[in-house]
Amino acid sequence: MHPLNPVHPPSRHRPEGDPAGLEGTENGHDSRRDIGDILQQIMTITDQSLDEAQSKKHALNCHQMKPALFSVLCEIKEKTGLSMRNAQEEEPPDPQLVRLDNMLLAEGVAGPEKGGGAAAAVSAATSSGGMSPDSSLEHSDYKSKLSQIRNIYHTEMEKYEQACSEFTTHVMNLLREQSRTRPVSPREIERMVAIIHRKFSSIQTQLKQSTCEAVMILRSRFLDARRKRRNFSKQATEVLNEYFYSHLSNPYPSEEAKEELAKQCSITMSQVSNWFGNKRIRYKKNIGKFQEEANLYAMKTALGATQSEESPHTPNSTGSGSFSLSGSADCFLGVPPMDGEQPPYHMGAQTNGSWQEQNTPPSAASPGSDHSDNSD
DNA sequence: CGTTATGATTTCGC
DNA sequence: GCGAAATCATAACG
Repeated sequence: MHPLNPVHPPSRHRPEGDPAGLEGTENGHDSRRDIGDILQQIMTITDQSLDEAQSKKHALNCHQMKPALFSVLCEIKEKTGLSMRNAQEEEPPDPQLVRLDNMLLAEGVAGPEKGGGAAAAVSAATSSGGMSPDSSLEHSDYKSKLSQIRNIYHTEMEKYEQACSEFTTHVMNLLREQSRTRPVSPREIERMVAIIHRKFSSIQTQLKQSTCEAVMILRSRFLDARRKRRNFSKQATEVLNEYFYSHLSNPYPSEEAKEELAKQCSITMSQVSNWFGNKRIRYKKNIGKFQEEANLYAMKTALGATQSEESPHTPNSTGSGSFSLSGSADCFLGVPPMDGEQPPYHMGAQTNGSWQEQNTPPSAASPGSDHSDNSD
C-alpha cells in the first residue's frame, strides 16, 4: 500500500524493543534519508513507465511531507515569479475611467432606468400644453436614440460581466485542480483572478469609451441648440409678443412671469430671457420696423382684454376700424422715414416708456424729422 | 444665392 | 447675476 512511506511503518525497519532514546537520533537520520528518497523518486518519476509513475505520484500525494514540500515549492515559485512580474501589482483608479463613468452616469446611460418617467412627462407636457411639435419631436428622437445606446451598453456590459465571471470560475477550478499536482498557491490563484479581471475591465473601458463617443455625437447632433437653431413655434412667439407689447413700458418679466411664459411656450426660462433681451434691443434699435406688430398686438390685447372700449366704431371686426391701422402700418413699412414713433394707437402709454431712455433711434430708420408736416 | 429674421452666445458694465 | 450691446450662426424667404 505505502511502498514509499518509510516513516510510517518503522516496524519493519526497527527492532521492536529499541529504547526510546535511540529512536530519537535514529528518527532524524531516518527523516533526512526519507526526504532524499522522496526527492530521488520525484526526480526519476519521468523515467518510469506511466503506470509506475502514476502510482508513485499518488503515493507522493499522500505522503505526509507533501504539504511542507508543496509550500516550499510554492514559496520558491513565488520568489522567482515576483522578480518577473510584480510591476503593476496595484493599479490606481484610472482617472480616464472615472471620467468615463461619471459622464455615462450624468448622461443617464449608466444609471438606473428612467425612460418611462421621462416619456410620461413628455407626453403629459405635449398633451396638456401646446408644446412645439419640433422640439418635442426632436426630443423624443434624441431620447429614443439615447435609450438605444443605453440598451446596447447594458447588454454588452452584462455579457462581459457574465463572461468574466464564467472565465474566472473556470480558471479558478482549473488552478485548484492543478494545485494538487503542481505548486499553485492560493495567492497565485488570486493574482490570476485579478489579472483576468483587469483584462475584462479594460475591455469594458473600451465599451464605455465608445459609448461615450456615441452619446457625444448624438448630443452634438440633437442638443447643440446653437448649431441647429430652431425658431419658436408661432404660438410661442405670439405669447411672448403679447406679453412684450402689453408691457411695453416695462418689458422686464419677473421670475414668476418668465416661468409662466416659459411654461406657456414650452421653452426654458433662459430662452424667455434671451427672447426678451433680443426683443428689447431690436425693438429699441428700430422702433419703426416694429410699429406694425406693435399695433397688431396692442389691438389684439385690447380686444382680448376688454370689450368695454368707449369708441363705438372698432370693437368688432378688423373691417372698418382697421383702415387707419393698416394704412399707418403701410406707411411705416413703405416709407421708413416717419419720425421715430407714431403711435396710431396710443393704448397703454407704453410708446415712450422709460426703459428706452428716449434716446433717438440711431439714425437707422428714424430720419425724416426734417419734414415739418405730418402734423396729425 | 444673397438678404433678412431670429435664437444663442459673448463681452462688458453694474 | 442681470441686462445692454455686439456678434455669431442658422432658418426662412424671395
